[in-house]
Amino acid sequence: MSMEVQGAFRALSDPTRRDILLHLSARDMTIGEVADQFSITRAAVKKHLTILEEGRLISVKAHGRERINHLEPLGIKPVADWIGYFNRFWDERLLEMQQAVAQHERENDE
Amino acid sequence: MSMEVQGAFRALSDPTRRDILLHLSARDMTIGEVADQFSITRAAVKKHLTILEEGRLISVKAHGRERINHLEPLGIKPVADWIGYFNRFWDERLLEMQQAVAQHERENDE
DNA sequence: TTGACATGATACCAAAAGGTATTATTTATA
DNA sequence: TATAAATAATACCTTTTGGTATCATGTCAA
Repeated sequence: MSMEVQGAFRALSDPTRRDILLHLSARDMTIGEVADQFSITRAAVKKHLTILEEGRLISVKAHGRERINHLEPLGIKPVADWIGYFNRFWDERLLEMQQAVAQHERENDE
Repeated sequence: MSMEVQGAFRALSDPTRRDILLHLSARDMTIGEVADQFSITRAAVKKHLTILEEGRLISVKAHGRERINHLEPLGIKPVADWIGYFNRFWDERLLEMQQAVAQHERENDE
């Protein structure tokens, strides 16, 4: 499970790969179709797709001589869960801000 | 803003750095205190802390000859927001699963 | 069946990452 | 004021990363 989250975090660390995921969120695409969206070579795009697949963020299905790349949104969930741990800090921060605002209002009333 | 999210994603891609964040979520720590938690050198830990600072995930405050490293939970928010885009897919997937279960139950009733 | 097409597989390269060791520099403190 | 402690700054090394170019393989279609 810890390996799983690492694969996903690693896959997400590159801006091109995050961009690929956004493209695949619109529709499934072959390697060539994905490559058409970028100015780098097909080979480079294929490497990115491999890393995305290793991170379980996409799945690849052979279809004749083409390979269909398909978004696997659930693959991002381990990352979301890891990040979710920090929600409590955001909540606390929100609380602090609300209290600060309330304090400020009380001071202005004096 | 796009640079901002890249810095955070980059910082989060390393398991040691994620581990450092977890330690800092318990309490503020000097570089030396952080380094005590790991088997790598202080210098290596300091590099990680610099990258975390560049990604706005921590802040560093000089205090005499020590430097206090402090978690900045809000720095993770750009990442959470990026990831949040995929929530809709999870919801759709949940819907599909519910429909599949319902379909399965109908078939068993026949 | 013979090309064209989509992808796979290598080999290679430069730069970035993650690490160490060593040498300053600043700052408490005996 | 020495001296030890905490950190800063370099220089250096190895592996990984992101990219290219080239060649091989499988597959559709005239």
